[in-house]
Amino acid sequence: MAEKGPSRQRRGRPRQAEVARLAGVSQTTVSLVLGGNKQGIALHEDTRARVLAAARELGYVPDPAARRLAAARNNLLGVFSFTATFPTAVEHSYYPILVGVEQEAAAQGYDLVLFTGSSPGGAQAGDPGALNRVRLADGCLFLGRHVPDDQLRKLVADGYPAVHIGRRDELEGLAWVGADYVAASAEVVRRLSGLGHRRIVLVREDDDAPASTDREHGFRTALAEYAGPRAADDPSAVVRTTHPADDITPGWVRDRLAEGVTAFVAEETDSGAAWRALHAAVAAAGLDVPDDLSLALLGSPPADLAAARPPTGFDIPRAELGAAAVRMLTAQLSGEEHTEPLVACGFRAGSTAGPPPGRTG
Amino acid sequence: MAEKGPSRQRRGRPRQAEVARLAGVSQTTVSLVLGGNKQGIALHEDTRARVLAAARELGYVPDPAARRLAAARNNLLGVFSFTATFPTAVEHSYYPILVGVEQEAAAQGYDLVLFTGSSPGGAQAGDPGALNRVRLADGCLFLGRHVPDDQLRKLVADGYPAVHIGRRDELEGLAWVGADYVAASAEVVRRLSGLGHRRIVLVREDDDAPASTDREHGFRTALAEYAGPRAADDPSAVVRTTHPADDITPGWVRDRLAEGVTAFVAEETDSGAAWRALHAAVAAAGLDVPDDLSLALLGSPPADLAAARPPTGFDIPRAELGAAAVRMLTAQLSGEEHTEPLVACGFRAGSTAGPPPGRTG
DNA sequence: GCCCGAAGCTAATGCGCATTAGTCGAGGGA
DNA sequence: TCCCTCGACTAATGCGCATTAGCTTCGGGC
Repeated sequence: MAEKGPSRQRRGRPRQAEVARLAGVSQTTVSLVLGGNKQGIALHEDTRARVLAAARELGYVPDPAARRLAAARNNLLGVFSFTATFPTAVEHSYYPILVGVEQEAAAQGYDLVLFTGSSPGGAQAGDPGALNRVRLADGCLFLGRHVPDDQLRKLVADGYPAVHIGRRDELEGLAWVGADYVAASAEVVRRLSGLGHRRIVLVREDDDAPASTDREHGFRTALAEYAGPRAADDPSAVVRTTHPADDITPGWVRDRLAEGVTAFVAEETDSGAAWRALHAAVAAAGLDVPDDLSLALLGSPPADLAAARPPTGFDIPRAELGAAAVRMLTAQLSGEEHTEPLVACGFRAGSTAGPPPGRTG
Repeated sequence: MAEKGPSRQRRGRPRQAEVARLAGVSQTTVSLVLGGNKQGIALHEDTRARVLAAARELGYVPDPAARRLAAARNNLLGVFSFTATFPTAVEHSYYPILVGVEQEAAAQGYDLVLFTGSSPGGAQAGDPGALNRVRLADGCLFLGRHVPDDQLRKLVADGYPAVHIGRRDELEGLAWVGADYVAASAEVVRRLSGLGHRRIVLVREDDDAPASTDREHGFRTALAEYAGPRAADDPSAVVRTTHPADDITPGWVRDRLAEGVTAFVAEETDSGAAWRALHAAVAAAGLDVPDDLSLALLGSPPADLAAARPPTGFDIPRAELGAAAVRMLTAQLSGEEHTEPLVACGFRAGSTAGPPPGRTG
């Protein structure tokens, strides 16, 4: 049998024991010197110097595996996104979040482990143990709305440090960070109202994700402020559209204008369907924005429309969201519990909103 | 003294010992069962099943640090980029490469650890030991030209499996994979030449990175094929520009045209500066592409110009590059050494090149 | 002269796992 | 009956490091 088995790496990398031998001290002393002697044990300066010299001479570098084993934590944070592969496109909305995650993790001295639905171990989407692999890390961030509840619940129940990116109230005990869509959406409506708009319609997708309901909530809240509680309950103030949004036609837009609507607000979704449809319908109807009507987008435009005129609306601080998630996770790791879960979105003036045309009563 | 053992246990993360207790066997047996029992020790099928069940119930996942310490491998591949892997500036993104890495790693049963080198304000920016963290993984991929040589050299000297993405000849013994810029650039020139162009200028950055010199090499090689070796040495065939490329002005372009140049080739760089400048100068000069002159890009256009007409040139198969890097790394891990380091780039016809205008010879 | 405490070390232990030597009982052959 | 093998496990050990509980000296204080 080859005595060293699979380790082809081992070739002469010195251990503390060898440094110790060269310096004429014990391994403990080497560890003490190189580890900064945080426990304040008395060490003679000469000894320190000898150890340092020996370490340098041998080119000693600590083995991170051993270090982490002894420290009982491996300084790894997991990032789990339940998409088939890791979000491929740079334009994908997860990407900017990862930017923030990476920066904050680096700043805190953690490395990242990436998990996806397609991670190894045969852990495909259906596998009831797919989420367990994240336990390899000290804690994990979860992205996306389709993370399986039961598995996540078990992790949380076991006391595994986890943070979900995106509001996730229904899962008891799961920490999360999310953008403050309620406040941001309300703010957009207030601005429109400030410009003189009195009838505003929200175009949202037919999906009851928190991101959608929060926006509607904020929308209706602000509506109530200037038009009273009745307006907030008005069913016609909100339109649910399907994907693709075939129902948003030029005719539909014109009908709404005829009813006195002067502004449309769309929610941002992964596909950008609502905004895209609204945009197309308005253009096809030959209407001018913002002269004939105002538009606002509750979020950022899809990448392919980014070059067009910037929509009035708000920006989701995705990088900041990622950073906040990391902070919350590391707070959990060090015992502290609660950090602020909501991240504010900045209002974006844009140029798709203006005063309503004339007095159309 | 605060009990630390139990407090850690409570924080999730079951050990083999706990699985053993639940299954009513020894830790050794658990290790045997979960490790695939490569030593062929007799194990009763019932025992095996009980252990597996217990492990699943507890959500056991092996600790990579311990695994690596004991067995010298843990099925983790590192990815180290000395700039952020997810950069804020999207135009110079390693992301597509990472996608290929991710997929191939998953296919081979490895998890990925992202070692973030320096980050703005990062804890360990400039730390001379920053690279040692990668030793936690079985092997590591390196991205970017700014990986500190000395540290990398030490890793390689220790026999640590490493693969650099991007040509890296000067560091003896370091394996690498890279795009075949030489062949791809030559091909582009051949196409232009086939269209009738006889005088072509390469606009490159003033940076002697392999990616730049390879392109120039390919460019000159192809030049020699149709215009003889003298042309290949012609200093005026290649222009080095600075960043920003202030020297590429409309006037400069017109002067070149007056000299008989009919096509310009730009190299792709992180910033896309050369291409951007060329584009802008041609537009400002009121020249039409490809009627008045042809343009080609040795690579892909920056993201913000992606929506414009596709440039004639070649595509760097970034995902494939990542996959190839993983293959080379795992080959190293299993003892085989050499895999093909060069990945071919596909020619992209685009629409910025056409026949030269008239006979201006 | 004896005890005490500080200075300056080192032996021993354990982190979680893989691996190597056993151990133990149930047959089987002689 | 005794020994030996074989099947099915377990005790013990070590990976490289950090940490903790000891050891020695040596110099005062009384």
